[in-house]
Amino acid sequence: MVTKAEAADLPENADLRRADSLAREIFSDIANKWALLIIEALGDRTLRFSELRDEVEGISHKMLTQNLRLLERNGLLERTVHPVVPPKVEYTLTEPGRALRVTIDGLCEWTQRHLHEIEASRHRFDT
Amino acid sequence: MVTKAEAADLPENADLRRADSLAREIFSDIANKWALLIIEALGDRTLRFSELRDEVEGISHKMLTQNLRLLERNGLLERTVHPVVPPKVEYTLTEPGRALRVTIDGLCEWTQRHLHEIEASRHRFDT
DNA sequence: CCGCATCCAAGTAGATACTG
DNA sequence: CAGTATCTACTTGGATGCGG
Repeated sequence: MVTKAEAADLPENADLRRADSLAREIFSDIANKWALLIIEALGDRTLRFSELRDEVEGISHKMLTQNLRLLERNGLLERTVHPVVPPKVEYTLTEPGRALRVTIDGLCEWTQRHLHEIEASRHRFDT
Repeated sequence: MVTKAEAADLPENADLRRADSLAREIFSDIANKWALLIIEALGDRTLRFSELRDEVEGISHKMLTQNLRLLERNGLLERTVHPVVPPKVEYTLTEPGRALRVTIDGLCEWTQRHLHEIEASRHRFDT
């Protein structure tokens, strides 16, 4: 991830810049509350749409669909449609998805560890 | 981080639910593109406002200010105002901020590692 | 140089209703 | 049950200008 603009705009840098913009795009896709919570909720399990909606507290039908599509498009999860009535669609993390999950676990752990510290800081700031 | 609603709504769970909603709030603050990019850009360094704006490519004046305040409020970075003219304001990560940075590094690494795989998956999906 | 306020355009998310 | 579409309210973010 390149955060600083490169000085020269030589043709040789074209692929570098392309990779960077792609990285940015991916980053934007996954660095969002719902996507992360869905990945966490899924974990190692295989869940149906409605199960996922129950697991991810507060997510709307629409947001769930939208983010599931996004994650599927990026190859983080697999969508399996069972041709039965009523319809049954299951979601499970792919290998890249599970790898990502490990780093998200770290994020959650960090949050838990610093919960009180952050709360205190907020209180200080707000006065 | 609790992703599933607890069944019973007993008074004993009140503090648990409070901690959970706090975690959610913190999660929302941090799981956003600009906040993460700012933390990454800052790294171990101490940067001025204008330096940060140059480092985080594409961020607007407003977004930078907004996210810096947010991060400061949560105690992830420290803001130092030097009383000179013209004003000089420096930002540096605090201990919690540096700890968070480590996990974000993991996220960036993951992105780099799966760049091509994701690109391929996107292409498959879009057809 | 840094920050705040304002305005406005664009994107986002909820509610609802309808289909296979 | 899962997904799509539409409508609307709200939030977001960029641009700009002013002030310390």
